[in-house]
Amino acid sequence: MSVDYTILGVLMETPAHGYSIKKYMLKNFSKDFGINDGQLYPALSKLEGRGWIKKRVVQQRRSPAKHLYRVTPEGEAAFLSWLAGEEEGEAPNRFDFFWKFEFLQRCGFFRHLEPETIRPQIERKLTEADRRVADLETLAEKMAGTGADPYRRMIVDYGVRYQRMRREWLEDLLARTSTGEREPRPVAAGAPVP
Amino acid sequence: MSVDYTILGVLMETPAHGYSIKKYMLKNFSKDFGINDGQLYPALSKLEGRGWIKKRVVQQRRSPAKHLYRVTPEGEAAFLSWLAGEEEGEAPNRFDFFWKFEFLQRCGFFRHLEPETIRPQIERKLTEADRRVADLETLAEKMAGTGADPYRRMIVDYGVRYQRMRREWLEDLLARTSTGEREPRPVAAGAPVP
DNA sequence: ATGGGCATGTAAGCGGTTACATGATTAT
DNA sequence: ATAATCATGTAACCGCTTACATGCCCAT
Repeated sequence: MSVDYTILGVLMETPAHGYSIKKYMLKNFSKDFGINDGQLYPALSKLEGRGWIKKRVVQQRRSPAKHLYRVTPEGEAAFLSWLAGEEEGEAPNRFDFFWKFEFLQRCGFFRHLEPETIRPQIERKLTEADRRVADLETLAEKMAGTGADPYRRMIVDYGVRYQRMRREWLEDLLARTSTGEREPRPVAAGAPVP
Repeated sequence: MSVDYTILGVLMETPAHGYSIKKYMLKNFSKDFGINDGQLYPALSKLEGRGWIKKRVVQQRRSPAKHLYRVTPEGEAAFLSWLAGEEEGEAPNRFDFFWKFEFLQRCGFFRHLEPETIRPQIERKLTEADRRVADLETLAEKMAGTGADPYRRMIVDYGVRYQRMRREWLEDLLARTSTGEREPRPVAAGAPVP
């Protein structure tokens, strides 16, 4: 759903074809924000089927023909309605962090493990978080330099805060695990649940 | 995948049947951490098919028969291997926040909108974040009182930090939007992308 | 009588990823 | 020679959600 609208949003700025939308995402939202081929082309067909975009095939001498899409008035209306948040359904009840960060699910059973087994795992995640913070900070600086759209800079800022938050949490978890009690792990094989 | 292992983890503590696993999740990880019926029962079949758990049907007088599962030695080995992070593949390149928080995708096109249209949206999200912070803080207090597993308390702590981080980001975004420039929105309908 | 709890499952669909399939041009 | 860029798409699969389907027991 939101991928569809993101594509529409790109097309709102200028007519484009699949491949150029992909490049646009990489350039304007940075690497790793790319769209999948397996999602991009079907999404374009779907949007066309709804009458939100229209195609024009442009033959080229030295490369395959490209399918240039532009947004129709209905498409523009749909896009603006989405953008204004009018499509928003009720927020789902399920928390959106637990099932989306596998490490948390593992963490729920860490009492089965010795601190020596847990610590290297946390350290690996910490390294990863560090790398992501650094990547996003670099990007944020670059965007500040080129005078990029402030809202898009805020997206990257969100990413920086997100990764920093994770980093700090992992450090706390590590601290607690290192200094943690060293009791024999109580893996209960109790009676069946009634 | 991780839902499967979470189920395995619950069964590691005590043999159980589908319905009781569901209740266990609600009680021990709190409401909204529940598992879907449409996911739970197929997952149990799958785990059984792999030989990681074994079923025993228990007839009852006053309620439907329940299928009591317990973990096999192979299942235990698989669980511990997952828990120790040995199954972990390479982290995906795509950032895990942008495509998972629809509001960010909309934010990327906010320059199409007037501040008056943006602000109420942000305020709605703020209210939601407030509610979630409050919910999770309540849960954290309750868990502190009942002496719950410290690792599980850390999961809730992660949630609190996550929602607080969002809250702060939304406040910054709101501040920037309120004091933002009020130029006529530049919605370019430029030349086609080459 | 109505609704909630106990207990099992299936079917359809959605959003997303990975891999496959093709093929010319251009830069190293 | 080889790899990268340009350019289009399809097929299979995975994880997850929603809705459907059944039926007995118990409390209000």
